[in-house]
Amino acid sequence: MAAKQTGHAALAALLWEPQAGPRRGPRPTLTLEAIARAGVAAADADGLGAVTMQRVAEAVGVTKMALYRYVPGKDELVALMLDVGIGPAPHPASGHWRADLEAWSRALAARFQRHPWAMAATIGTRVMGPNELDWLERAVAALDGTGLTGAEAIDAAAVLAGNARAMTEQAAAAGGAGPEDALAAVLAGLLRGREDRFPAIGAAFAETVRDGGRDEAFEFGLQRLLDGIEALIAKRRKG
Amino acid sequence: MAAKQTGHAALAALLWEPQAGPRRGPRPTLTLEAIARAGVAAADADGLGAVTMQRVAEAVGVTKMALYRYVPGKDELVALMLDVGIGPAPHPASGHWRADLEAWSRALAARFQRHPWAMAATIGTRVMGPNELDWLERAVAALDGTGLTGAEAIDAAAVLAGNARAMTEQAAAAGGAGPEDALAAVLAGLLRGREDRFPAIGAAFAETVRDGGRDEAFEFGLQRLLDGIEALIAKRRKG
DNA sequence: CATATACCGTGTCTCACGGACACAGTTATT
DNA sequence: AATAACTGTGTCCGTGAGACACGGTATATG
Repeated sequence: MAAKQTGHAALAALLWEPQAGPRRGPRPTLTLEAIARAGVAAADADGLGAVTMQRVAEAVGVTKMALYRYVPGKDELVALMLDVGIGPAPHPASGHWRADLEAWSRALAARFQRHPWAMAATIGTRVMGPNELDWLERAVAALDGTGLTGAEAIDAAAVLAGNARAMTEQAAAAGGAGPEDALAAVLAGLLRGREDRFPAIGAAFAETVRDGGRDEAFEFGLQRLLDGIEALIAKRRKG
Repeated sequence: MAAKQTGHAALAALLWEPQAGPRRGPRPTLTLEAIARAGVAAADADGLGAVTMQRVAEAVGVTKMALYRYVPGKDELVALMLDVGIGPAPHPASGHWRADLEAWSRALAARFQRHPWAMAATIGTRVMGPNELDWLERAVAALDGTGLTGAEAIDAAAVLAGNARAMTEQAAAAGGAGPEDALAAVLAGLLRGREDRFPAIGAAFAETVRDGGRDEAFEFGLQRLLDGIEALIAKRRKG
């Protein structure tokens, strides 16, 4: 299942074809969206590992094998879930590229935070769905007229998206009053007694804890990236 | 297996405890490192999905169940593989923070490129291993004396690492003359006939293809981030 | 030196999950 | 009315993770 080479085209058709015309047999009782939504609900509740064909099938009220009439396999189901879960991009268009990209990035981070499993699902070679491509379109459009090349605009969008994904993931692990606090405690305990081996981290950690450590890694990366993009735009405009 | 809440402490002990003292029974025939290396080899060859207890056991010459004498479960094995595969960080220390971080980031990206499965393995709540913490230490140390706070230094390291991870992944998917080219073809085919819906991407893509599209997303993100960090350092120094 | 105690590797079993396949029922086409 | 295509279902199999009890082995204790 993990290595299903055949099917990029099939997956693309699944994600992009709206619906085939009138067919002969009995009319389907389900829709792709209903199936995907059931999967999203299961993943939101209990993680991506809890998304099983059986469970999704029960959620929509059919047998496990009935799902295979709609979806070639589980990988494709997850791809569908991703596009449905991430949803369409907001269309702010304030007019200024920086404000637009900032809002775009925060909105994307919020989506990832709402669907933590999406980070695990966006790994590896993938076919982009309509919504995902919509997000990319908005970011590239925001950079229109700034003097960046097309490749640079796409790179910028990819980097900003990567930041939102990676840093939100880290935030999800650090924040929340769940058993994740135990993780931070484990790390702190690990550091204790090893300050000689990791002096810089030890000092930084001590300082952070003193200041009331929260994780602003996403915001930090966002601002640094925007500053860097701004510098590039300025350089391009000068010549 | 995916949801094993118990064991952060056990995993930490596994990753960090060097070796217990002399024990009573027969001496173990294997070492943790040998097991981890076998796993790394399997993952490098056929992907993370091909890493099965059975296969790793065969590679080291024991039965599947013998591995459980060394490792609590597969998740822990993968965590071990990650730390072994990523290896220790280089210690360049050129003296200038920017050069150091640049080399650091490129080295990390190279490691990820060498072990593509590591990107999938670094997802979710994790306990850092010695090598992983070593990488963090080097990055934070490079920012010593720049005027950044400890929290900012840690954030910077996390963001740079996130960029290396996410962008290298994308590069691995786009490059190479494998069936991934088919993916790009699918995307291009998708875009064709939808330029009205995704005008910005269409224009950017056309321009990129004309210029001979390569993926420099990692380098782009790296330079933008370093520029942004440099701007922050300059601001801090001014007051 | 003898014995108990802990530990090592193995074989067998169970369970969960993804997926193949054949079958019966349903509906649009001819 | 007959046919062809499509839908949902039940049954089956392969694979992989992990539980558990067993026999063998090396160290600590008397």
